[in-house]
Amino acid sequence: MKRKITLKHIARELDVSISTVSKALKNSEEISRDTKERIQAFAKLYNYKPNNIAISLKNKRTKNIGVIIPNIVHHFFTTVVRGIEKYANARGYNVIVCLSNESFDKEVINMEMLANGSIDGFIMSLSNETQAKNDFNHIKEVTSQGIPLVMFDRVTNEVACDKVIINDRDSAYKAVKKLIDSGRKKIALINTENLSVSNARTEGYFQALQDSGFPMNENLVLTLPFESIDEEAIHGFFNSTDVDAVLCVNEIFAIYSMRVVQKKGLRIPEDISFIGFTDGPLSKYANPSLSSVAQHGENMGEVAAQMLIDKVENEEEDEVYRTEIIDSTLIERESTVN
Amino acid sequence: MKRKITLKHIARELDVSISTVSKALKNSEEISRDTKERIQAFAKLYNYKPNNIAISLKNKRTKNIGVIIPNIVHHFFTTVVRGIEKYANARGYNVIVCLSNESFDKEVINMEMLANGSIDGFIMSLSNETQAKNDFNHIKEVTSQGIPLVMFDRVTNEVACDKVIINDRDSAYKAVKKLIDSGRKKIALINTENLSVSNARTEGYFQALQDSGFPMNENLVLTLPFESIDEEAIHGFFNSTDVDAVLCVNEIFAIYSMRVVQKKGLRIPEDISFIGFTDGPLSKYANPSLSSVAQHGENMGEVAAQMLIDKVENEEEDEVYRTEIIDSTLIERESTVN
DNA sequence: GAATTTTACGAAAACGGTTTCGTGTTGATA
DNA sequence: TATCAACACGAAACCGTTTTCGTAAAATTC
Repeated sequence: MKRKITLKHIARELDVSISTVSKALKNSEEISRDTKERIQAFAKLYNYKPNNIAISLKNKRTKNIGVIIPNIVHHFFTTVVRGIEKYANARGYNVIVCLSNESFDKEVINMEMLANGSIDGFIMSLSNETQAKNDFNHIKEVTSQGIPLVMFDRVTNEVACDKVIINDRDSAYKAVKKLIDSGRKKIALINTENLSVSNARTEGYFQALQDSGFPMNENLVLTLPFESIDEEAIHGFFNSTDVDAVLCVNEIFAIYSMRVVQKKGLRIPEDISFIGFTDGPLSKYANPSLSSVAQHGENMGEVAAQMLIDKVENEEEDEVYRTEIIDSTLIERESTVN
Repeated sequence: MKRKITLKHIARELDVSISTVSKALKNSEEISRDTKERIQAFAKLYNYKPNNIAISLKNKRTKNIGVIIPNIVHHFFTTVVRGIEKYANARGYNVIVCLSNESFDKEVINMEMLANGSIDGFIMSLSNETQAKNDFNHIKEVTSQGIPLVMFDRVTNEVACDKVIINDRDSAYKAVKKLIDSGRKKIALINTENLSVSNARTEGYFQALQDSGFPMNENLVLTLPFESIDEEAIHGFFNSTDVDAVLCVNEIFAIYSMRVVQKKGLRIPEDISFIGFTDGPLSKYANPSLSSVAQHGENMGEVAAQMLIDKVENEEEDEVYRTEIIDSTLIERESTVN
């Protein structure tokens, strides 16, 4: 087993000082041609690579960015991670991924763990529990230490930092408008509790109805527990409510609802049409395929990474925070058009 | 902005030496009760947390593990990452995720980047390109430096290290047997090139046919390019080949094929039945739902993480490498039974 | 040939911890 | 009262780099 070689080894071997080796490998003008060549040849031969940890300690820069997401088995979040990774790597950064698993406690633990020198900055999306609890002290703690932070998708106004979101309110508004324009009259919403994005989408839904002179009917809204499927509730809803279009705040609710109404004998989209959020594989491969609001997660990740790294590498800490809004796109498929 | 406090700050403030502070915070017997209490109280007040980087440098242990996967927008790989993360976190490790994006070069770059001190060990699954190229020098380089490595799912015999896999050959064998037992006569296979797992599944497929006295018909096998859908090829295949069951080496091929045959007017499973690999959301929510070989990725991740951390923390480097085989399960759904 | 500049390198501090070893002070023992 | 162990703490080395500064020797200038 060949152990990693260090500057010290090279110095001893070639009978020069450590500083000379360091400078020679950086091609410093201070060192003579001869010596540089000797040292560089030796280093190459033994495949010398500087130790990242030592460099991090010296520079107080790790070239790592911490990413904390609620769930990794989730299409949207993975697309964001991919975007982050892509951009970060191109700028020489590694990505440390931590999962909160929608848990407040784990979010706290992960942040504290990483905040002690492991990373240069954070990119995160809030856990469901954190949003429900409305407690952001762990995050404020981090920002108050001067560690740059970018929040995406699930964000909060309580924390002053850069943010990247889609305009959920507007996206829902446009989706509902689309349904109205295509002649739908009884448009339902299936949403979920305690999630900033779901709330914004709900607002957009109501606003669109109101602007088109539709009555605001609370009975047309089904609120389900967080990302789990309450089959009874869905069956009950469609049995008791007369509906000709449905907007769902995620894919799963939409896919499942489509199956329920299909089993009732309704035709999609003739009798009832569906639009979901998060344009993932389910939407694309569903039968019928599901029209969906694409959130362009990869783009979101790239933008977030860029904002973060720019902050990290920018010495002067201007206390101006930006919120970038990523355009969403309504992808129309068989569930709304034939 | 409150900067991070260090031992030096505490020492200066309390007029003791750095060593005393260090020992006091570790509750060393060497330090008097009084002094310990003073120091601990002060440290708590200012929320002192040791700097991970400094500790890593001193201990030559980072408590990070590097995970390299070909793609993160991929259900199976995310379940594995979740398992790794879960186990690693419980043992105090962070997970650094790097994506090869199925590219040999990026795999090399990522490994070299992490190998210079950033991590204590690797968990990886080979990129498609690496498997096609059959070049594993970057991996051998890492292991020869004594960095522990665990490979999962897409592995190779060329590298001596711990491995975690499912028995792909056997899983395919059992799936085909199941189809035969249910009376299917013309069983097709849709597979892909240059992928260790696909090859193993193909072997299992042929073995099962052979063991049941079925003819080996190459025309029943459709080989598609790597994880992209060649629509023409699929249409052509089902138009020219008479088939009553299909085994696919992934979900996407199966879902797409189901739509093709449905459009031809065939009923699933009455006229033709399907079994896929990788039991992801598509299988569950497809219409009809798809029977699939579950690979239990999360479990795989946990096992891989355990093997790795055990190696990392075990000083004496025994050159014995194990290969753990994770059981797969055939999940039966509407595409095979009614 | 003396003074000055350039060249080429080394010593040492610094990053933030841990740990070994040495030592002054105290109290107990003979 | 001299001896010794226990106690409580500090100095310093070390992990692997980078970087500033100092300085002999060589080269240049006048």
